[in-house]
Amino acid sequence: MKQQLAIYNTLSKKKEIFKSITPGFAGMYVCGPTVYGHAHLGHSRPAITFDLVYRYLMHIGYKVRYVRNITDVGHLVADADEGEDKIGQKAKVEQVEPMEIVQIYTNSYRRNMAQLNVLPPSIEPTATGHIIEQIEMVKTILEKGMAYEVDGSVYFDVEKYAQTNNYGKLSGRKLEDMLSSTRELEGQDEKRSSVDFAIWKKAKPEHIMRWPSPWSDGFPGWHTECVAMSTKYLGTRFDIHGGGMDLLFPHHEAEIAQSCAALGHDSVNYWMHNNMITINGQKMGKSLGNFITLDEFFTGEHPLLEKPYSPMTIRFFILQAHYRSTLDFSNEALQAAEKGLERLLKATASIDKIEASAQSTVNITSLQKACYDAMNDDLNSPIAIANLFDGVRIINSLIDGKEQINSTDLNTLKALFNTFVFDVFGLQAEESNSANNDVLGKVVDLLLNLRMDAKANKDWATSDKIRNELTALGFEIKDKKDGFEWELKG
RNA sequence: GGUACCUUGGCCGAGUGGCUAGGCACCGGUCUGCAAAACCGAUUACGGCGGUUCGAAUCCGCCAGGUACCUCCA
Repeated sequence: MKQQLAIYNTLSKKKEIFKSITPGFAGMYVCGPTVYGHAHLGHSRPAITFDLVYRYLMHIGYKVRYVRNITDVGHLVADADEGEDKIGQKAKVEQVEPMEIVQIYTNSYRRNMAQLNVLPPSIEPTATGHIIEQIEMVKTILEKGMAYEVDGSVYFDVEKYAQTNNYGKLSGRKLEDMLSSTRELEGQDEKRSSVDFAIWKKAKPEHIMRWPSPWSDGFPGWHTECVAMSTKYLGTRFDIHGGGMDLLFPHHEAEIAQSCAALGHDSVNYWMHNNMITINGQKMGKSLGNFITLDEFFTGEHPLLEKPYSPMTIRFFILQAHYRSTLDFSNEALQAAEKGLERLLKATASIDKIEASAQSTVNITSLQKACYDAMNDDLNSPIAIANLFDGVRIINSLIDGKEQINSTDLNTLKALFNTFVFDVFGLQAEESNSANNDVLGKVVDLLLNLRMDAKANKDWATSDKIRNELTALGFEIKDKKDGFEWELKG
């Protein structure tokens, strides 16, 4: 069943059989968030995508070290504000310490991830916690002659690097194209070439987040942190590096350049990139101002949202598309996901009601194989889910007595659903708030028993009144041959 | 302007040469006192034009529309 996993490597632009450096172990680094705002729907895509990778690798037997960083310093703001970083700017606006901003949004991010049932990574390093490592990396790159210092700032010398290395091999760009597309950028006078990037930036006097270094009091460039931290915790060669497609260039290209310059070789074997979530066909992003935060999804408090959507609905919505495809947000699509998820979870929960027969009229083995085949084909979760829905139909037919299953197949079916629904896809049943309240449950049972009596007396008015009122309160009433079932919905 | 990608039925979304994706919605049927749930069945597709092929949603060309990256970004 657990045959070979193939994953699409952005570097080679094709699917490759995954082979870890150390048999039985896998190292994975994923670019985490910059904590200067609440996480939005877009952030959930890589988190869930690589949570899926993490979970599936563990399921097929790997011991995985998963490193996902928190960027809490160093991104230059887009509009020419001359090197003040995003965290620093936000701090001044809100009149608090930069590290307070970092703490608030880091906490918020972790809370949202827990709600989405995204497993915490093995190590969650922060950029500010690894300034020394980054300074060491800058020193090494300078020693190798691939960087130069100008007035306290250090820049990576892309043109020199490109003489002996392929700068652009990940993103498919050509250096001459980049050089010819002249873009006048502010504050770039120090750079020898427009394609160079800062690996250490001298801080302006008003800049709060700053650290001493051999070159100036300043802060590290963004591209440096991921190289310093990934190689520190995963080694100078590791298996998987993930992130959003929007990070392909320049971020990941620059990572490769720095690691090749500092170490003399690539450090990543498999580059994986998730695609974007779009809203009205356009990328959902902080800089575009068209994003909806995860908290807003969970509460429904946003003009574009018709209703609240649970974390599991969001998770399932994302898993229903392949990670390398764009996924378009809409209320209709989310509500479809919500209902589909409910059907899947209900069927999963009802497997225990199935009783084994002597014979099987259903083919569970082929179902199981289809699920693994899909996942082994570059984590094709939508196909795997489609197969699970075939399983849902089988489960419901078994419960209706329209199909039969032997005990071996039944055990396989149970294991398959438990494995895929809960372990691999990380879905979980919504907590049905007060449904576990014993007293309430007994009252509902009492009412429904009264309704049974009314039905026996053909008192349809009373019977329907009880059902309709309970339905209006959010209960779902299911009539069975000899009784009833009910549940309280979200 | 440069580079890459995308365009599938009412909506979302798989699928890389022949074989039903799947979900949601809708319609018909079974079940039900009537419903709901569940099951069964039906319907609606591959942006346009041309080419390759016995055969193309799938390969090639052109056109139209859209998106992403090139600047912070998941």
